[in-house]
Amino acid sequence: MTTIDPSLFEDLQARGLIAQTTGGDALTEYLAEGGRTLYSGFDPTADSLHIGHLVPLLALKRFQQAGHKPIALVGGATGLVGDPSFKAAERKLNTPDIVAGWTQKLKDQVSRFIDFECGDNSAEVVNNLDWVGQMNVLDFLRDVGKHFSVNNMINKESVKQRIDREGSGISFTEFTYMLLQSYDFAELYKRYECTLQIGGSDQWGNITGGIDLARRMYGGEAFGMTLPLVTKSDGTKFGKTESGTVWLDPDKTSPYAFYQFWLATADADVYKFLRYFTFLPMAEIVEIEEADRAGEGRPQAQGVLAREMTALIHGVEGLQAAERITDALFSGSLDQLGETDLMQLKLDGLPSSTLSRGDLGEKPLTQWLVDAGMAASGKQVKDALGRDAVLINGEAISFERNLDAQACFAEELARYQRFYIVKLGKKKYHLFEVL
RNA sequence: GCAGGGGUUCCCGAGUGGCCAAAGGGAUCAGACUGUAAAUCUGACGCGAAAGCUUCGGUGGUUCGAAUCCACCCCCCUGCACCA
Repeated sequence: MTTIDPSLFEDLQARGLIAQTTGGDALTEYLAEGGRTLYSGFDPTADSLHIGHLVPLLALKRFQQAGHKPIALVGGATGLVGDPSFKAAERKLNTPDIVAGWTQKLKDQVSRFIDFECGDNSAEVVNNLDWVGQMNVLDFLRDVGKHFSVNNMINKESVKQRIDREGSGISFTEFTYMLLQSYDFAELYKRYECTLQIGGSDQWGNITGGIDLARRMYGGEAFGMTLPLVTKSDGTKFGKTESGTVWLDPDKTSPYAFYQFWLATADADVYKFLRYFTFLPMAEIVEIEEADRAGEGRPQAQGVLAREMTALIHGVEGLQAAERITDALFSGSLDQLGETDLMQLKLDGLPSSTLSRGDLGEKPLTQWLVDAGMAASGKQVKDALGRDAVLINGEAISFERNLDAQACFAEELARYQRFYIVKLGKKKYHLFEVL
């Protein structure tokens, strides 16, 4: 028997991780009484999860640590349809084979966060295509559709803007999404006695739909709980950087970039993020917060957050790699880097490219940097050049030298005859190896 | 199918024959200030180092000149019709 941690709910509450629940106190008691089975769904809308998915994913882990059995559902079926909840416009459908590929990737990713070998409350990963894919239309309409009232569905807040707003609309396909997700819950209730679904607060409508359906189809009592949508104090979208979404896949977002993302968290958000994302005990987080408030200068919270998150997602090795690069680049000791250090930085995920010395004359510096992905356009590089914001191995490059890339990457400037660390702006680094 | 309204640069959204690479806002990037924060200020923001080149759903026209006018086509929205 696994032991149940009765303080789970309290902890979640203290972390601000509970947006809404059904059942009120009944749910708290229900969870405290014994090991329960819960699930959260992840639709394959890309080939990787991103940090926006972390809150529900880590919540599954929190429940598991407290003794409950988590099920991660990957939406091989729902991903084919598209969730309209709070989306401004209809989405493009992806082909079944693409979605199938993504489903597999997400399954692998999700699996790394929950424990599959811990006895009674071992995790499960399921794919809703396994049951939805078999179903025929008439069964669906008769067994599932009959339990839903269109009148209620169109009144859901999550689809309201699609219904009300001039210039938008919703297809029957997306409108039906809620039925599929509800059916998932009912099915998991039947198969695993899964009685709790968690998800982002945008999922409230879909979750309550599932609770109702489980009751109507099987007479079961089920619960729902939503987690807050992560917002930033400045109103911009969480999880995006200049280079795009922050993915969990290290091939899409390197551990270094991942680490840097968390390190750049605004003061106004950092303590909230420590609560939301890390497994540090609440007491410790409060301590950090108080220490920062009392101390002068730069707070320590961002560093803690970055280390915790990078270790959690990319393991200790990923964290070490990220820290190696960060130390090398930001502690002002570029000169101290040896040849092997430079090569290691490349392996660690510092963005890098290899150029051929003979080709350098072909393009101006701006173009080389754009090609390397350091800037979106030559204009941006030009702007930086004019402000002495482009450094090659520590030396500022003036605008006039732009045309002569040969001279910018002169041999006598090279480290170990071939390495150049180019810095654009305050934070963007790129390692060029010129052979 | 018919009628009406739309499709503008990342997003929102002005522009209805030249002064338009296209207002304004947001986002983003860079600089100053800082702590690899925030706020604020400054600059950039279709592509190009530049000369210049390419854009306003698509194609073809009218015109010295089109995002703006015309024709056809594609797509979206609303209503009506069809389904009855």
